[in-house]
Amino acid sequence: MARAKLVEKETQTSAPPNVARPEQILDVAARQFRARGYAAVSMRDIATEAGIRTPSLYYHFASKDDLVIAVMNRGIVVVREALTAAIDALPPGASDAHILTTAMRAHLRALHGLSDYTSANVRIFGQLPEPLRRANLAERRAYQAIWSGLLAPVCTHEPSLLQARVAFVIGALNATLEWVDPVRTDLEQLADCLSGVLLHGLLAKVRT
Amino acid sequence: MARAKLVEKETQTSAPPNVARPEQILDVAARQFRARGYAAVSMRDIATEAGIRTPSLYYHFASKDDLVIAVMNRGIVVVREALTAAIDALPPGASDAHILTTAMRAHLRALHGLSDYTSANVRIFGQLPEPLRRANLAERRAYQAIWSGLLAPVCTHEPSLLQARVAFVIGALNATLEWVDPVRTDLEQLADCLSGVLLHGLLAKVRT
DNA sequence: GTCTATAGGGAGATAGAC
DNA sequence: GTCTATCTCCCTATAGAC
Repeated sequence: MARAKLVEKETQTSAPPNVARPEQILDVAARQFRARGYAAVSMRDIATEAGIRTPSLYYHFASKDDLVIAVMNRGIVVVREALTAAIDALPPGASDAHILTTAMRAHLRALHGLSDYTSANVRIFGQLPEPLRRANLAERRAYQAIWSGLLAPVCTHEPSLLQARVAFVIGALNATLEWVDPVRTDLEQLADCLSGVLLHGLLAKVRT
Repeated sequence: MARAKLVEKETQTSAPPNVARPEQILDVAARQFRARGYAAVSMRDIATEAGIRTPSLYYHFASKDDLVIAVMNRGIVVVREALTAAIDALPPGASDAHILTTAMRAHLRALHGLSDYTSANVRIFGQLPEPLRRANLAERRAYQAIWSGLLAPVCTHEPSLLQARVAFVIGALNATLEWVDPVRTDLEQLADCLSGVLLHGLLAKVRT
């Protein structure tokens, strides 16, 4: 108790407005990685926008690798939590189609919404050297597992294609990053349109 | 005549096996850009795999920018020519659906086939600094214009969505680069499956 | 056409004062 | 926690011999 209070006081006096400095750095890094790619963004760029000097970054993150891994993993966590929250909020008797549409909309919203973490993840994953990509694979696989559960009911005729279907749907949704202008596009309308096309396509395939 | 012969002789004596050196450099550059991204590939990397020293590259290409622009533009030319050739080979009375399926298959084949130019283009376009991206826009727009012509017949109910549809289809096809294993996947089967899903989705949307 | 040698700049990262 | 100063490395690109 007394010990805890002491620590608290020290923290207050030594760093009043800097409590969330690591968070601020992560935000800046995600924004820049998303906009300009992994290799094109230097630690100096991030530090400058964060209002500090380059070496100060290394007090909070051991290396550029550490920083980019943190951004990448949060990018998947954010979209996974948004998706599960949206699905948990559905009424108990929702149809498979309704569930899938909800999932697609949640994914698109995370991708084009306020947070830059998910979009940064999608944009730069393919640019990362192999070891950094591997550091993000556990999160990615957990997220794909959720989608496998959602798509399995509409893929019963050919279970071996399930993983390909998961990759195709996520890939098609992610591809919107390359062409959708978030300012001039109504996100909800886009989500309905896209999920409609994908869902009809998958269902038609089932019936054929 | 006599002049032409003289030039020919000089070329033969001064560079016997190097007639296609620029082509070889482009091939190497496309392969490496595709595999590792734009910024991660240095001129030294390209020179080494081409079997020459770095400064020799600058005899054939004025700069890294020049080299990457050449790779990018060829990437679109290759897929455009493959697509138009496939469509021109169709019988005169082919249906819209048949034409679209053929186009999607041609695009996927160019993307996953022997040439690395188109896949390099798709992979690194988003990584390029703005001026380099702009240098590829003319080719890209010409290619999208072809797709606009193909998709217009199945988009008559809402012409304002045509450009979005074009971007969506090309984006969905390009996204296969991120997850398809060309060794373990039957490309023709994949093409039929994907084009089926996309086509059914678009057509179902038309009817709704 | 290709080479050796090198200029000039920017990257990631560390040392140590405050 | 943040700073100044600096190390080391590798990048693109050029000069000039062969």
